[in-house]
Amino acid sequence: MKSQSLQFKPQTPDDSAAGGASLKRQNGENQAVTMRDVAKSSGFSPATVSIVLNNAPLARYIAPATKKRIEVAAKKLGYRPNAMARFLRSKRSHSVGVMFFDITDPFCTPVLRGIENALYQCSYVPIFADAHNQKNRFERYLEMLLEHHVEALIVVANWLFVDIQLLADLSKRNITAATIGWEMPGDAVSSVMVDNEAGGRLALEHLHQMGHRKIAFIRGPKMLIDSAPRWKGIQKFAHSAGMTIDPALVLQLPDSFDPNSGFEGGFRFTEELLQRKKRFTALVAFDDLTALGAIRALTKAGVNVPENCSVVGFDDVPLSALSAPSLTTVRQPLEAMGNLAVNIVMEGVNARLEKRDWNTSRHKMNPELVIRDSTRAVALSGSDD
Amino acid sequence: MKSQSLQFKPQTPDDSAAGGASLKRQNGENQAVTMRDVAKSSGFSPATVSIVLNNAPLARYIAPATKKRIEVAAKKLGYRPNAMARFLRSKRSHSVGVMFFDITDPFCTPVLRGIENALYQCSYVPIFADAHNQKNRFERYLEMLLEHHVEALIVVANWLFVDIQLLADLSKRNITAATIGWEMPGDAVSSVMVDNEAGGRLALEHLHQMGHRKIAFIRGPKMLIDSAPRWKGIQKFAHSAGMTIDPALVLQLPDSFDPNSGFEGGFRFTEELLQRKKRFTALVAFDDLTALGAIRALTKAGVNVPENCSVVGFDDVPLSALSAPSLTTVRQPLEAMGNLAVNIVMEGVNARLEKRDWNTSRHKMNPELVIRDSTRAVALSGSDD
DNA sequence: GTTCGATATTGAAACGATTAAATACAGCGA
DNA sequence: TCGCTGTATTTAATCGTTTCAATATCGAAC
Repeated sequence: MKSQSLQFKPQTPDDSAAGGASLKRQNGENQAVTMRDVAKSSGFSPATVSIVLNNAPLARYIAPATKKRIEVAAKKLGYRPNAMARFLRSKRSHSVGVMFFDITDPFCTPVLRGIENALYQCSYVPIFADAHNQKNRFERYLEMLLEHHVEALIVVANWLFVDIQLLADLSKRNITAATIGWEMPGDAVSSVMVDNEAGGRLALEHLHQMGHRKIAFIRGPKMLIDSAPRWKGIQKFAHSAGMTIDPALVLQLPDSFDPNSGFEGGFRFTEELLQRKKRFTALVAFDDLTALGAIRALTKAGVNVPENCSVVGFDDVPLSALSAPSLTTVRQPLEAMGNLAVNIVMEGVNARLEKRDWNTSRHKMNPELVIRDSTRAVALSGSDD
Repeated sequence: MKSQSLQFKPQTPDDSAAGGASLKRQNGENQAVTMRDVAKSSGFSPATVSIVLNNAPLARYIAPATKKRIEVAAKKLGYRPNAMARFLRSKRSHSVGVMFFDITDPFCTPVLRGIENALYQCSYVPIFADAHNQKNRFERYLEMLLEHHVEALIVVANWLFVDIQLLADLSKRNITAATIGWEMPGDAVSSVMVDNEAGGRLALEHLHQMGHRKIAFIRGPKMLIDSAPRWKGIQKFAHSAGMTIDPALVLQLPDSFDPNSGFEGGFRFTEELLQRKKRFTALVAFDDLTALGAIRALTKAGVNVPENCSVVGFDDVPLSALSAPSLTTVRQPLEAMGNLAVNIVMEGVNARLEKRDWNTSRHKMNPELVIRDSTRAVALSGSDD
């Protein structure tokens, strides 16, 4: 009974001239429907189907009726082009490699969102890679991405150690690439960064406006590209405002590969600062995690934030809005940065496609001060030694 | 001069019988090196190269010397197999679709890490998709993933609305799939969940042991699959411990698509609870974000956490450890869940490959209580009315 | 001196699309 | 009638692999 109902299918309107292939399709019941099927079903050749469905240049000459019939057939069969086969011929994989240096860094999530969203608009898929801060993992992933023939590569790296190999490999295969939060030496790779110097200035300017003069600083690790310009912005503003920075109130985080070590570092270094018995009414942390660690240490020592000490972070990672107290911070437009990186590499991809010339570019986006609850005007109550 | 040095390349040890193809390669300088190149260079046929490099069954018969020569040649030329061409023949794309319902939910990052890590072990790449909680986006991505012929699909969904279409599409194309944080009706899709009921029990048990008896609850939205079992676990424990739950101290979050609305909801509903003037010494929140919102509201109202009120969350998202006070919570082994999901679908992929039978499965992982600073034994100071 | 079973290697046909070049047929002016 | 241009469609090569089936060599066994 059952086998009978399998043999005599109720409806086979199109596969009338069914050969072995068609039989197989009946058995398998899960075979993908191919362009050949659409061709057969619509009564045209695969070439015509391809031309119509891709709206290729030659589609100008295809009769409207033909187009309609093919489109209808494709829809009815549920035809989906095979991206691999298409790639093999056309060299377009419709995928982009997206490499993070450590996705557990809260900095990354909004960037990922921005990248994903922009790629989605172009019908590109992101191939996700996370280097876990390990060089060999980075290289292995690079290998895998090249095998998958991504059309472009976006590297999100706040920690560094990308070596020249990356550059060489990419230009050899001429894959357009962009970095976010990090710049390569030379001009082979585009980059998107925040204007760190402006950001440093914003942070200090804010505290200065609030009347703070005795300010502690926890600087970023030397190996982070962001550290130096942020500090420079701070120094420049201090100079222009006639402030002096007390070296006894300045500490610098050690180099480390763990992005979440910022919290731990902020905590420990703030305790260290407190032990020095030098008064300060505000603290500028290298980034938000450091700031949160600092707040933890201050609170533990009985110094309330913001009543007794203001704290400013940097980045505006998502949790900064949720912390208690919520964090005043210098915002990086992370999602927009992801977006921009996609636009950049897409421009490159299209340029190569149309054999246009195209130059890499470096972008510095404007940071923005976000004032929340961790900063307050300095207390007027005299006790300022 | 320059063109001369291009014409007479210093070293061409292998491409001796160079035809037009080889010339093109010299010009292009960026042409991918193909298997044919390796074959030519090593002096064997492409077939042999393929067999050796993939360690295919027939490799048993290949002479060790041959293997070595081919491997050396491949390495020297920097040969990388073309994943697309390979797929076209072998039907193996070495990629897995990873669909999130909203990557900005902090719940997702550790899951993503777990998935990525497990896939990396198998040399599979994840194709990342984020539905932004939108059904049509989900469907469009599904389409794209199918075009790219992912071998499996992992869906991370704490919010629901996956319809039957997913199931149909997948089984039609027989792609093995697994969900994390959500179960499909029927048995077409495997799932990995935390044991929510056990988790609810853990939370209440902890507070009970600390002496709390007047406890407020903020339940999860009805449409979340997690809500009901967590509440059931709470009720069961209350019953077994002889506690009574005061309905006036129970609120339920409204349905919403924004995962970060939990914070807002926790804040508002805690204010609502405080206005009711019913004393409570502890609060169980649906999840960590809700708990953080609750803490914010309590603190704002002058109720210190944990001195005057303990708060327990659920999930143990990364920021729970960093919040002030750090959050006592019921931990979901998120990374392990991602890992497990990969193992499940890989098992399915291999089963189909070897034409073995294979059944979908449902997993409930054990939650774990993480005690931090937001809970404390109930104050003994008499004022417990 | 065939036949056989291993061992070692290769030829050639897929896989499912794209696309340059070819074909077929109008209509039309010379 | 011929050639030309434009429209409409198809043929066939190609992309870079994988893999089935075929070939070749060589002792060993009958």
